[in-house]
Amino acid sequence: MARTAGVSMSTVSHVINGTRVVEPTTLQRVNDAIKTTGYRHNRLARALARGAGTQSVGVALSAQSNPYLADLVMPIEASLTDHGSLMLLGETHEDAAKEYRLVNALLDRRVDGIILAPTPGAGEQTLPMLAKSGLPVVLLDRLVDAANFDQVGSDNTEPMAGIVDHLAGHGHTRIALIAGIPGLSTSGERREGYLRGLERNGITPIPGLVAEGGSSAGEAGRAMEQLWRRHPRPTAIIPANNYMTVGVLKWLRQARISVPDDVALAGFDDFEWSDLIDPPLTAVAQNWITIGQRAIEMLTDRMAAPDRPPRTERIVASLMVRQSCGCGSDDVPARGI
Amino acid sequence: MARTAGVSMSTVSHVINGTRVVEPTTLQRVNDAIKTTGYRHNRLARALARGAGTQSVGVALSAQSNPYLADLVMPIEASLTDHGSLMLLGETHEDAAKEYRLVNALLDRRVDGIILAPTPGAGEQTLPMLAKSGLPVVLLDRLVDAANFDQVGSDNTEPMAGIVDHLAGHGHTRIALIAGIPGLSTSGERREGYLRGLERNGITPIPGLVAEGGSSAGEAGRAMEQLWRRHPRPTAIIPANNYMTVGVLKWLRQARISVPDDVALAGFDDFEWSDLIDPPLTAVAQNWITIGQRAIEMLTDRMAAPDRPPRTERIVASLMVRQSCGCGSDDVPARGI
DNA sequence: CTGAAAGCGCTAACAG
DNA sequence: CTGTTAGCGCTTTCAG
Repeated sequence: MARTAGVSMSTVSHVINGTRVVEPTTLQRVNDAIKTTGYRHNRLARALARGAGTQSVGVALSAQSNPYLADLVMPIEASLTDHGSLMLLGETHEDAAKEYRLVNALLDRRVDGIILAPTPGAGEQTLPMLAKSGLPVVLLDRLVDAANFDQVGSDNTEPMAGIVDHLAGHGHTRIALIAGIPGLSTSGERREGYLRGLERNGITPIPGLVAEGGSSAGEAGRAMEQLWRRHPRPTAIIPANNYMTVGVLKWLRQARISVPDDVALAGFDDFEWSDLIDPPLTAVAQNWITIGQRAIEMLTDRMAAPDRPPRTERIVASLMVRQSCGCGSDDVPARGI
Repeated sequence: MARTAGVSMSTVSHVINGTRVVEPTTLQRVNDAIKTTGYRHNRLARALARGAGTQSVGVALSAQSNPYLADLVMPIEASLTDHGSLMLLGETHEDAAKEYRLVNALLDRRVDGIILAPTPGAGEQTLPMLAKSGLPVVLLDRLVDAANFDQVGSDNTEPMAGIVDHLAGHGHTRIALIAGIPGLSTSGERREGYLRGLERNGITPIPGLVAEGGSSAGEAGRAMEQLWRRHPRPTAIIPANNYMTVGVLKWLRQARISVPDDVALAGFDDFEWSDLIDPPLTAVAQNWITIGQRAIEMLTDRMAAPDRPPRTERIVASLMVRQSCGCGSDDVPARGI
């Protein structure tokens, strides 16, 4: 290819990278040769020669626990594309071993950075490995304690307390929680928010009103069934996430229990169809777009300044009040929490 | 690293790849050295040296037109991981130029194959480039005519005709279609299915009952509004996809028009919440999981046999009958079409 | 059973 | 303004 242009490969390299001045006619010849030979630049070889990155970042998360992950992943992809990078997307399946393998694969492929929604067991192997790899990393969604990492996720506690506030405002005192996957920081924080909400509304927590929803809609439905057998019954239900909401709603419907007449419902995770559901769902909307954008901003920040102390950012989530909680109004964000 | 083990890099390479017999003690020393030095294999260098692939495939599609893309993308990711590969995911934004840039970026990174949901303009640059790249490619979802490519997507025509059949069975004759983005093969096929359905039910098509839904829920709502002003009105509506359905439903709701009492509704794209919507949605469910799996199977097939003639596969989609069409029953797949 | 050496496709001094 | 040359980190004959 360099020879069909009658120049050295060095010159070719320079015209491709625009990295030094080339006489117009030479430039022309090179460009022509590129067309005719169908030459295609090999970025791998470049990365190797430059000892530089591959213009790609790894994203590892669990779609399983994040059904509308397009909201989260696509902003990340978009920001990356703007910077000329590509996204290597992998699924952890909420399993520490798979996560470890995945992150290894990412590291071996010399990604420039990693964005990870850690599994419950990430602290064992994955996080330590990541730490000593020295690669820019930002943790997503599920935040972690021993934080020598940059992190960004929703504030979970206060919005959950806000749900309790709202339900208590409707006069409910027997408020049940259907918790998410145990071990996830998000689950813990939401549980904590639930307790905080009860406390500040002067409601004594009843252990029997906290159910483990497991990790699927089916399990959540069964948990709901248990709850409904309690005596006295809960008058309001808080599903801790999307899947729990689906499960609860389906069980309620087949049991012909009416929402919000027989039981009120307000939980985590809003989505486009929320107000078309029967009844329109009151739910906390997480700001996925912002979370995704901040993630890659924090990543590029860290690339620029590798040893600035790590930061943790909480992104505001807001309660979308509709009818499942017992309200009559339409789409009104209650308050930024 | 090779020196801390006291062996040649050649040997190191061989123990890593298990590519020749090594004396146990040497092997031990190498493995130890790997641990202590924190050595990490560079797959880029390997790919370069081997002149082989990078164990990664590129996936290019538009999430925008595919809101529940997790269903499609995650099966692909899963199959890939099983084969030790990783997925480079990029978004075309339904824009031929962006798509072209993206596919170029993928090619430059020496992916082993590409899975593409082509934009309407893909035939201009992207497809030709892909063709002469000689890389294994499978086209997804939107199928293309000049097919020297492997392709896999839903059958769109017959299921759409099936919707018309069903609606006609309820006695409807003024059946409106809110079409999807023009230029996409899926939109065209669905339109065709609509016509076929009318014809075989002895209904004369009325041009005024076919509206362009544009590409967003908002536009679809406005299209619905136009339709509602017609005289006489349509008695049944077919939104050609997810977004159209959201838009139509939202407009109908704010206009206090009842489904299915005032107007029946049945369209394309089912999802997990369909039976929790008010009213439960009758919709055609595409089999995304199968489509995703077949895509990577076809890709690996092609890698094995580069010049087998290309195949096009249509995956069955089935009508999930619920209440928005006027039926009373629960989740019953009507028939595989 | 193991090492030396050439080379994958590119970049980056360093001359000219 | 352009070419020569020495690698980048690995794999792979080819000799020992």
